[in-house]
Amino acid sequence: MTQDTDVYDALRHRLIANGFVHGAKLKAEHLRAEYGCSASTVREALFRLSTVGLVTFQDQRGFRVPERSRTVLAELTHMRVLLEGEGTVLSIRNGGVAWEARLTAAHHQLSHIERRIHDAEHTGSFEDLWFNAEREFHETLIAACGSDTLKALHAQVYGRFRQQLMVADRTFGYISKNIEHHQQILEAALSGDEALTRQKIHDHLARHLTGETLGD
Amino acid sequence: MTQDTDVYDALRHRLIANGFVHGAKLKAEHLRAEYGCSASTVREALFRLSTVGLVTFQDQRGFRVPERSRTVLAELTHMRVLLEGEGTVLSIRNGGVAWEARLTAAHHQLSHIERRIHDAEHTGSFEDLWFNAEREFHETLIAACGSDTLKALHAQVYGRFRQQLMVADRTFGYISKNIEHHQQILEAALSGDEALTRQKIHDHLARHLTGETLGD
DNA sequence: TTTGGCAAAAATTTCGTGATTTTTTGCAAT
DNA sequence: ATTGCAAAAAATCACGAAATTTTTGCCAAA
Repeated sequence: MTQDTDVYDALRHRLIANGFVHGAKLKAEHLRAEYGCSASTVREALFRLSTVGLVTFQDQRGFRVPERSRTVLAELTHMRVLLEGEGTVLSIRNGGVAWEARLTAAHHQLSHIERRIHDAEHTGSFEDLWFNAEREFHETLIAACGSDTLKALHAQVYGRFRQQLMVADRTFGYISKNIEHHQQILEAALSGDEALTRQKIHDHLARHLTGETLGD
Repeated sequence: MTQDTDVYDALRHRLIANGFVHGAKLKAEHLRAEYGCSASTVREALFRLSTVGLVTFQDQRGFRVPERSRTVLAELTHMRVLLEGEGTVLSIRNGGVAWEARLTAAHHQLSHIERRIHDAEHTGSFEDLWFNAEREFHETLIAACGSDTLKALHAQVYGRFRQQLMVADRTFGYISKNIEHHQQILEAALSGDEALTRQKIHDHLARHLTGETLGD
């Protein structure tokens, strides 16, 4: 693996995990130290990240972490509903028992973590765990859709969605709702009811379609 | 505008317009002459193009023009149907008369060119004209959807779709069908029938969903 | 106090280079 | 003729330096 790809992945992960202040300037010269490489290498990685919307680029003005915007979040949510709905329906048709098993496993893992967060006082230590489990569950939904293109597109949208999401969303309040939602999506998918599954995915994400949750 | 962005756009346009042999190696050192810049600049542009799927990248092995694949074409078509369908329906709801006028204009221009191609013997000289008019029409369909995210995603998919498309597709045989299809999409959209519009967009692209047209 | 211009400082962009890796070429042995 | 291997050629990669552009700081004029 080249140095460049390493930096790309590291930066991508950090951007998605909200490891930067929104709107902050991303100076290659400054980041080089953190990733142990030259400024050019960082610059190249940032350039690539800009093509998928994870950083903004302005000519002669360098790179920035995108600002939060309820509009953008709503648009990304809309795309998630569309892509995840379509992908899941295809998975239902093509996935077979193997997919159902995998989905059940992913849900089991996720709900376990979500329950622990729900009960715990300090949610901080579970963040990374929950982050990965939630991503895994939603990726598994579309895993058997049979289209790498759809999966890649979804990954792109999902990454930006996460980046736009506010921190409060992962901490408390919504967790009980989330547990219920994920449960219903799982049940709908296993029942094979395509319309219901689409509906449940929509319901799960619906509150982001309005932008009312922007406050941290 | 920076040099780098120029090269990016120039390469992007050429890739989408099938200006390279599929599978050909893209050597930065060789391309630098054509675009009057250094190899590093070309490399940077190629790297960015690889993140949107317009060129493939292999570690330590450089860049290539993606091979044609009926599978990929079918997947991209599927995404076009999904995104264009959704975007057009939103345009119908939000676009108003201004959008209808714009769409009518785009269609008028496109059908004019398509009729000329249909009658002409040498289609070559119209290729660029048709290329732009067709893109304009399909972009206009979703222009009033109100979501920049959807439009950007569609542009990405549309570009790769074009790249995957075979040359024969633009020359003859399908032109008469195309004229009819575009007409029906226009009429459905103007009538405000959302389901019918989705159907007509699907029908227009349906033959690419199977991959049977792969032969040049 | 505000405005405008100018110069210094900082940041960004481009390019060539050397080290590393892959690919091709040439040749001998089977 | 074919295979294997080593040497040569070519390409890729990360880097830092030079050139260009933007931003900042300062001072004079209104």
